[in-house]
Amino acid sequence: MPKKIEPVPPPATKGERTRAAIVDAALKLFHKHGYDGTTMREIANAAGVSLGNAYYYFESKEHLIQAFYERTHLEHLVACERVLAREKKLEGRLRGVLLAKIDTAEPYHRISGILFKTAADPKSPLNPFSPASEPVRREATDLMRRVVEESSNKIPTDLREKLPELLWLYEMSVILFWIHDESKGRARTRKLIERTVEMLAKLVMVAGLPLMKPLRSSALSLVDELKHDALPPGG
Amino acid sequence: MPKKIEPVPPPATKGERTRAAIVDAALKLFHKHGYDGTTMREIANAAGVSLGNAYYYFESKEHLIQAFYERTHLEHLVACERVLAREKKLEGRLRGVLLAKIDTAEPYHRISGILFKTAADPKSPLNPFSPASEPVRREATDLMRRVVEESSNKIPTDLREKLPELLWLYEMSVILFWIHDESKGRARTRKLIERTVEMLAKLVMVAGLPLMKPLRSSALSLVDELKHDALPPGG
DNA sequence: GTCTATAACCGGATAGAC
DNA sequence: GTCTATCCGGTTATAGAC
Repeated sequence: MPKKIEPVPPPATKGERTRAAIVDAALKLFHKHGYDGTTMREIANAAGVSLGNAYYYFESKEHLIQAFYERTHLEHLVACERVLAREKKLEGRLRGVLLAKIDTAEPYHRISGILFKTAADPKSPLNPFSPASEPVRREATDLMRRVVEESSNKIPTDLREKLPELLWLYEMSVILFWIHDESKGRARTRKLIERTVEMLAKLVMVAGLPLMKPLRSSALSLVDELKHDALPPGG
Repeated sequence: MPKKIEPVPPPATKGERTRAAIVDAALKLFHKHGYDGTTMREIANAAGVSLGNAYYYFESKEHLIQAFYERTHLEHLVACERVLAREKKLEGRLRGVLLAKIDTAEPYHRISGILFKTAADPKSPLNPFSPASEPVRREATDLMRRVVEESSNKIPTDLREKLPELLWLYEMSVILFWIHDESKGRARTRKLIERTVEMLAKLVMVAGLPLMKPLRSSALSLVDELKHDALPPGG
């Protein structure tokens, strides 16, 4: 189950090589001894650089996490291409994207706990709701937009517009669950995905019924309002 | 907006007094300089004990947070009594309980970020899903059980049974939102509560319709299954 | 100006004496 | 139960090499 962690391919300038060496060393050590069980001194050592040098490239130990995050996101995107090419209905697309997420992230399950720990701190730039995370958030919702927009389902347009963001929130919840999931093969998370995706698909269909219109509108307008005054003009 | 933090009343044995002094000092300092801005040495100092002694009473700095958590929970319970005596319908009861939560927690808003930070760590005993948190979780769901069971609404019995746990999850989400809310008077959280409570009430009513039966059942059985194999026999 | 290294500093945590 | 002394590791200051 724990796949190997592959060193990333092409170094370029000297600096880039050093940087990559540090990330590789860090990921390997994190994998072996966990985040707290790995010291910056060990990472520097394994990468063949001095402690101070490691800090030249990475502001802090936590910033090494961001590097790991970028890697998994890329791997996820790649894995999603096949899924999105294959699946045409919302349910299949969503299920595939989520399963791809937990599969590509599997080698990093241990580390991910720490990621979420720091990510949950409102002050941390790694926090997914922070302005600093805008690019990452954008990429993730863009993926969900593809899940929705190219799907063949009939979805009320007002809902269709907001769905990518709502699905991103849903994805975050699934990940949170996954982090706490110690079951064999992440069976519990798989079950959660299977069943909630099914329910969401049903829900989206039901949401189109005339009866549901008021509930749907108030839900969607709430999302709008909250998003609108989330960040004052400049943030 | 930032109310005073009251020292807790009655000391008893010497140990209890020392313990209380440490908690009081910690809460005051956290409030003034934030969690990271406060050192254990300062806390010990302010409490008039040595550093080592502080660690005799509290395993770690994080464990001081649990003390704070217990305090706010008690204050919340007290505030809820009036609400539950007054409100008879689900919507009013739920709204009142949530507003009481963010009002009583207001003086601790700054610290709460850290609470959630550690809470998101699967390894932390402070994590609300951990076995160690069972008592706290129990108390919180019990409160929600009162919200539901003594409410005058008609609710399908299968849903009524699971609702307390679901509402607890909902409460956690609201708190997560609140932690990130820097708006004046926590206006955004208030809006979120107002609108989602309204929607939930509608949803609970709609859930009783024959049309919704399959969706409702699959949702409820999922909750059951996931809860069931959450903890293997001994955990 | 880009990169690297050494030597501190600081604060959370622990050991062990009283 | 309380203290003092110490460890350990993240982080910073700073000096210098390429």
